[in-house]
Amino acid sequence: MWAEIPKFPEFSEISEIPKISCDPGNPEGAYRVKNLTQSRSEFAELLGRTAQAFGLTPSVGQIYGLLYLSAQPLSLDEIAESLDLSKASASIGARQLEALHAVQVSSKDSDRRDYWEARLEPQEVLQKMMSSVLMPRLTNAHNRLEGLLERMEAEKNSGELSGPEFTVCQQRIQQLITKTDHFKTWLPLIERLVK
Amino acid sequence: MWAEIPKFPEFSEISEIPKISCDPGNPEGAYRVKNLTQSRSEFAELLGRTAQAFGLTPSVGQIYGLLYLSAQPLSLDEIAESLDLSKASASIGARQLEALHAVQVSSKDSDRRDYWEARLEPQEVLQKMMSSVLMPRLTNAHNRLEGLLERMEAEKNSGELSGPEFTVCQQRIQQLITKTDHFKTWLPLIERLVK
DNA sequence: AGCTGCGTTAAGATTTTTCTAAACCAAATT
DNA sequence: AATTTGGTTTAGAAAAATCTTAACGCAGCT
Repeated sequence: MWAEIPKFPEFSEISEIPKISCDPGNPEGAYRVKNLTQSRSEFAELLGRTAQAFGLTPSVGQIYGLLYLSAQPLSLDEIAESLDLSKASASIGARQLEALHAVQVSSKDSDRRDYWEARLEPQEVLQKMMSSVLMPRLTNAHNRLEGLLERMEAEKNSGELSGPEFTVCQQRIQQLITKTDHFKTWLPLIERLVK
Repeated sequence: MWAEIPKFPEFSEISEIPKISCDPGNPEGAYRVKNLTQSRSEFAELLGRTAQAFGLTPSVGQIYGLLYLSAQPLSLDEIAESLDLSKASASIGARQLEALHAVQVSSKDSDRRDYWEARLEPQEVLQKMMSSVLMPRLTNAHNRLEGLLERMEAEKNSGELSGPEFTVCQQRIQQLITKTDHFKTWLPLIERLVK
């Protein structure tokens, strides 16, 4: 009414992938990494933000970014050093990426260290995330909605929920269940398209 | 090597939509809402978690959930009261939902209050999010990657980056740009499928 | 003009997430 | 057997996100 265009910080900058803050003595976060050229560290930072958009932690994205632009596989210590992360974070992040099929570990005979290397098909990572994250969640949502319907019926019978209100709720939840199922049907096709 | 199946809490429970914690005196978060039947508050809670998965705040999802199962439009105070939120959060959340075309405001002549009502086509919300969030981000990513390529060339020329390494980086970033563009092409189609 | 009630804004508190330091375990080496 | 080294786990620190309190501005009413 009185503000023509209400300001919502999240939406005004929505095309910006969310920022990773950095220590105050070093305002340009991108440059805090050691050992890397500026553009490489920028890339890692970009992937860090992108990872957040997918519900992963920034460090996971940074690690993938580092490996993606690395000509050779890197050890945990090299990863931690390059990105200025603790070894613990590097380890956890790398293992998560492995679970997503985004990276590969290998070991040299001469060396006890693990060496990490990016898989170069990010589409497959996306696909993996869809099938291993999105799909189970949809199933879970479906089940919870079904359960909800039952409990609502009970509430109607006990009088907590009036008849007309129950009808509204029932219809709408049913609609949601239907849509969820549709989406589950389309998902595999979308996976292929993305690829 | 030594741990057959490494445990990653995030992945073992990945089908569970992330929890919203609640105050310790009241371990079952779902029941902390006032004024609502159990199943309705559960639904709001479910949508709260879902919102988080989309990068929105829980309160935004809860508000949408509340309105979605409400037979009449609700005022800000009713929203805040029902979900046990501050009026400020209710206001901000409702406006965000409006920006996403997920809800509608209206006002009665007799009453200065705004009344909020869910739009019942959640697919359109999804579509709106894709076009207003995903698409700009893809464009943004494309631009940053292009810029990166240029700066890398500079780094090669200044000797910071060796020839072979530059080649690897260039190829891989180029591949990423191509994929990004592909995805931008497919996105409108996917939007339709989802609908 | 002064009140009142509604929605918004801004600063700061709270909660949640993410990361780190340090202890720990297993294998390889001495 | 003791030591070293690489990776993992865990408890708690640090950072980021979300929410709340309180102040504000505007409109309609008395």
